[in-house]
Amino acid sequence: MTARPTNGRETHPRRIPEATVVRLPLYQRILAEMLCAGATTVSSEELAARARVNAAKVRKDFSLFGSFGTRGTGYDAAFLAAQIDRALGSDRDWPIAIVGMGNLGRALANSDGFSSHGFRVAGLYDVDPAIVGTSVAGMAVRHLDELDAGERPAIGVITVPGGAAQTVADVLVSAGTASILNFAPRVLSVPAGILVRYVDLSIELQVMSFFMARREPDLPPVGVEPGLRPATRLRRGDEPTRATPTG
Amino acid sequence: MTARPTNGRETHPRRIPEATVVRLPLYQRILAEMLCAGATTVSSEELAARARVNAAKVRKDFSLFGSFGTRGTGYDAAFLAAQIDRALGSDRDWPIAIVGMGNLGRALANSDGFSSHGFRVAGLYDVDPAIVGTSVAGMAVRHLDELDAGERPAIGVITVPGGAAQTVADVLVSAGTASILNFAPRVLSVPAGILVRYVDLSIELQVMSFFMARREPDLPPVGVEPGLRPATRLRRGDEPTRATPTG
DNA sequence: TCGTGTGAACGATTTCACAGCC
DNA sequence: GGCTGTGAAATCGTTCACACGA
Repeated sequence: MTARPTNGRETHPRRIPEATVVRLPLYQRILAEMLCAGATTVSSEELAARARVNAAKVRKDFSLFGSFGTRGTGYDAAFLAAQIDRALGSDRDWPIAIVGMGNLGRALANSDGFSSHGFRVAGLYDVDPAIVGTSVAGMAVRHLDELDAGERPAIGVITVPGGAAQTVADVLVSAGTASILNFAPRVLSVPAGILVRYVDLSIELQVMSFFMARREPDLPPVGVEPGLRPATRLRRGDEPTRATPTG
Repeated sequence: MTARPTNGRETHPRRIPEATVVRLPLYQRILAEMLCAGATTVSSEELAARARVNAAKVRKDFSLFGSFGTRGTGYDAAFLAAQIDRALGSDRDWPIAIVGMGNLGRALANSDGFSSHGFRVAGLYDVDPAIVGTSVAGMAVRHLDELDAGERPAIGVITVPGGAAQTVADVLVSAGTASILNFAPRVLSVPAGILVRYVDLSIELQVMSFFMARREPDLPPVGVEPGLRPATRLRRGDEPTRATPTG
């Protein structure tokens, strides 16, 4: 950057690429582990090694938020972690509504990831009379109709069958939900301004079978034929591929 | 392309960008729905509208595999679907091992996505004596130690706590697994040639809170303050963002 | 000397725009 | 006339390489 009061304490209003945003939680997790282990400073090189990314990428990512580091030394681990936390909004409260109390919905309701970093499961919904009224993760499952007037969840999580996903999305949007995390195998239509992310397990598997099918151009259909697996390329094992929500 | 026997029936050996691969299962799903609804041909325009992508992107994606379409008409839906199926390896058998029979592992074992497109849950594993021997999705859970000599799963799915993920990955690799789908919040080290994809639910949520935190630059911490939600930008609701496995 | 911050090169992906075929 | 297939342009993201500060 050119002229900028680079006091290293300001969050900058600059536009942050989504690719960077997706890496921030990863850096944050690694920093937390290193802090636990007693680290006080950390270099882009070390963070890069642990995250399996390029060190220049780490530096560029952080530089988007200002100058946090000290040349010749590295980054103050605690300060850096705090900055990332703030950028990610981990210091706020983010109520979550989960719609669809099938196996996946119940698993998520009990998940750690949904009750840390400011996230809080605020409501569980379904439409099946056999499920509504039961208790999941210590919370009563309510009928989706009650979502209308109820809280205004920051994030709506959709774990219903594909055929019901759009209807659920509409309900969530009416209820004022700002972001939707969709596990159903459906592309959703939502008004501009609503953020939707997709996690589609089936797509993840199919992406993997695509690459596997290409490796062994044909045959050895399955589990026969031992022998050493040739270390083919196509993706080196060390570059963590962020799987986009299989959507 | 230039000189190429474009008979439209050959899968081409060309290199396919990962971005394209991730879209193929989506196209395939949409085509299947359209075929069910009686469609016989489909234009890139229509497919693009349903997938919420650019029509030129659809055409370019398909052109990587050859010339499937007919100018002035579009694509033969059934033929196109079959080509995609073949590219994705859906005509083969892909045995899957799921390691970690917690809530998420059990949910996945019961999931549709794991028993279609050639995928087949071939083994369920855990190390907890209270879980080993129980039955999940009609299949006995075995101890992870048995994975060693057992089948050679094409895909290993890791649904254990973060601290155990690397050990499980090592076991999967020794057992000859070619690809790993990791739900644990850990970056994995695997030999070159092993494909790893990450699904990290916590990262998905944090990406969403990042964008939400930026929208309302400060304050309204949470659920108070009704009023119409301003249709801010940051992501138009119509561009489906593939959420990379939250990893 | 070491490691950050960053312009500039590079690479990947998307989009445009249109020629060519049905 | 409509729609595919595809060069070329635009955009986005990554990596290099090195000047600068501690």
